[in-house]
Amino acid sequence: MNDAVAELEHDRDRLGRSSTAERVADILRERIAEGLFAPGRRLSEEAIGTALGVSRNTLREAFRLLGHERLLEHRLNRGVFVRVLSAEDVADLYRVRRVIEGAAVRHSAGAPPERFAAVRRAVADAARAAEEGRWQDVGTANIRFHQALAALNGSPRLDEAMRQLLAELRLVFHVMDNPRDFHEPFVARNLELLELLEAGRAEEAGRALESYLGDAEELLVRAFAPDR
Amino acid sequence: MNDAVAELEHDRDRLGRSSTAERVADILRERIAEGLFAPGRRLSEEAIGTALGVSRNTLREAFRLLGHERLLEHRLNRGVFVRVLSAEDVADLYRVRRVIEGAAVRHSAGAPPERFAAVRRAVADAARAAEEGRWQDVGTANIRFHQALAALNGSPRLDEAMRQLLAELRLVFHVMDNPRDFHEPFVARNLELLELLEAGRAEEAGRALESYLGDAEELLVRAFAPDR
DNA sequence: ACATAAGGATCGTTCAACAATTCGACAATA
DNA sequence: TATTGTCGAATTGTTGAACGATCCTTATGT
Repeated sequence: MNDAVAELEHDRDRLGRSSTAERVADILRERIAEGLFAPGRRLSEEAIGTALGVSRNTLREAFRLLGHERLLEHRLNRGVFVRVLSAEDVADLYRVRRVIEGAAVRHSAGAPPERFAAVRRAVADAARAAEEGRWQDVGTANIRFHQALAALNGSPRLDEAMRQLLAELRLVFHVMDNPRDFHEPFVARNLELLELLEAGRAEEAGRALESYLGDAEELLVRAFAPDR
Repeated sequence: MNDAVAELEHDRDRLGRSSTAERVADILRERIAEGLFAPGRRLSEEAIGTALGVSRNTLREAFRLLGHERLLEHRLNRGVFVRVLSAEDVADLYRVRRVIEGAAVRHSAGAPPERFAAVRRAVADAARAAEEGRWQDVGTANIRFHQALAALNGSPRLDEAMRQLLAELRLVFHVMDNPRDFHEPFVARNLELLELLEAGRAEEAGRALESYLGDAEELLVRAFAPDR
């Protein structure tokens, strides 16, 4: 068999397009992340179905996907709602972050510099955005930083888990009415963590991460208070 | 408010009943775990729909749920198939296990004995089943052991992740034609790990877990060889 | 004020239909 | 014989309509 032919196997996934339900899910996921659909809001099958021009059945498939990602909540006979996180949810999300990001730090401290390329890029983007006062972008760069951090585990499943986790967290990020106060303090700490990693100082990097996540969690919990 | 009434809150989730799609998903998940639907097998909408007496639309919702759990694989215009794991998948699953179970070990070593109750119960069940030669039951007790181990993290999301992870692993457990060889050696090591935990020897427990998972992974990968 | 009943809206689910796509069989071609 | 083109059956992807069940609101009555 020809080599050039064999190479085509890599492009195989670009072939299988996506179904309507998946594309609808993509759109809704994006809207939710942007906060256009606020937590607690009900998503009417009728309204959204006609708005997107898809049938109720197809839309329900999309809802199932997002429900499984914990972005939507199904209430039987009552419809689907944008998920509302409780304080316990936030605590749990940070618990998981400590596990996943902590493992990444321990696992990759002292690795060759090129492995941190994506992390370094995120740090640089955050710094530039902060300089220019684009606090929204600081937030997204910060998210990319942690996504890249988790990716140091080298596990597709952990990557996916991290993506879902951060999507869930964004549900509650929107309670921060002042994005600057929430994101700015962490720009410097991102850099600090990266340097500890590159220097191979695993212990200190681990502690830096711990305090980092602890502070972020506290800020968040304090900002939205309600347990339910 | 009455105490007995307040307690009812715990049973609230049993109330909300489930939709047909979820119940169908439960049934199929069980069948897949039992190996009755072998990996690679196509699940015909027509066939399964009439067999279960549900419409194609409802069935497709169930398929979406299981697809998101990675137990089924959607191929556009071709149907859904029971997932076939590759060697990389197995490696990744064990990578995640090391992260989750490793965190549990570090997090709970030396905790008060009652926190290990569920773990101890799983160990005892496995031992009894092994004595009586019920190797199938040894396998399920072993799974319960690791589920309980992960639960030491005290995180609902990690519990759920672990459940899905183990369900995925079961897809490949069925390649072990001799369940005794696969499960027996680990009964003693479960007990050993538990004792290290109770004794608060975190370091050694961590190493025991590492070698434990390493050996299990190797056994598994060796047993089914194919990368695809 | 409170319980109850009626009505409307929406969900859960089914069914029938049709276009699009895949797959295998068979014929045509070199 | 090996490759390509074509046809038809089977199945999926998606839609639209339908109907009972359930929830929510509002009106009604005591």
